[in-house]
Amino acid sequence: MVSGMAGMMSGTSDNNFPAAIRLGLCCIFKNEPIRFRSTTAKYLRQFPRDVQRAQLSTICQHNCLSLLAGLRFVQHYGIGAFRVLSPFFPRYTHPDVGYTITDLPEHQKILHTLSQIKQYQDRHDIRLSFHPDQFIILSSPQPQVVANSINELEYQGLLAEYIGAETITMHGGGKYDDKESALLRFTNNFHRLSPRVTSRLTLENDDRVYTVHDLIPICTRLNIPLVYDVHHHRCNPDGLSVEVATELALRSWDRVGREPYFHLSSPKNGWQEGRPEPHADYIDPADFPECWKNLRITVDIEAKAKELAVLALKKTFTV
DNA sequence: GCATGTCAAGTTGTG
DNA sequence: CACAACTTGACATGC
Repeated sequence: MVSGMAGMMSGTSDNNFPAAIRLGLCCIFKNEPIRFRSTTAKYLRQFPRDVQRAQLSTICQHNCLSLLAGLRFVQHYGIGAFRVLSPFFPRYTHPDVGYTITDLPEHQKILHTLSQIKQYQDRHDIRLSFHPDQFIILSSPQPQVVANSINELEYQGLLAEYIGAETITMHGGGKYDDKESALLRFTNNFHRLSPRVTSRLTLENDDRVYTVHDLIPICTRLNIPLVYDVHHHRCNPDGLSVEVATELALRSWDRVGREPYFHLSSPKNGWQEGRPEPHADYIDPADFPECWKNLRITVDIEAKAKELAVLALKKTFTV
């Protein structure tokens, strides 16, 4: 036990950023020399199967070690959450060059590193999440799009289980002229997912189509939480205030007894001119909602300067 | 070495 | 009607 005074004076905790707020870093690092590798199907296709698998094996193990290094970094700097990039195991579900972990020559080493990651995140209470990209859509009228999306979600669910990741956050998808029937398709397809995925799945309001107002009913019906992205809400308003949207999101997490996840970013070109959607390098502290400051929540920071932006925001709240 | 074009995938809105 | 934008970068290729 450290005394209050000693705690305040010591190392990395010497700021008054709201203690209950956990900041999260998304996917990659800017300055820190931690890199994730990837590859393309086109490149892999020129090699025979066994060569492909050797290359993929090297990349997967490299990425596992990078994630472990990344977790040590965030732990050291008091960053409490990390979002894992989607191509962590690149092309895993690709129809031509896809694979399973046991296909990889170094799979025993890889499984070992995955379990080290899980152990580390558990010991240091670092929240891990996945955020499938824009092609992953459960509301599409095209069966093939949905089938591909389910495969990809199952892949992320599997990895999430291996590394102890808690959430897989996705968007509502397209509108297709009728949000209501689109969300009905989402609901039907949700029930095709394994418990490994459904227990982790969350919905996030996006900057073009689905708002908090649109998603709250389906979140309630499916008993899944809503990840509230306040930047998207400001880009794509729905008549709800930030305070009310925050309250609705909190309730959805409370219902499942988990710490809420919110997203924050600042517009690259300001709120006045041009499109506000592109993300800025850093977070303008003025964009941090006042009503979040006394909550026990996780806030993922979506900013191009990555770890520098997270640390700068922490510092803003210092003294 | 460094600049450039390309990379699995869907959808919407802009010009 | 084509194309950029989306969480964006990483990589192979060619100069």
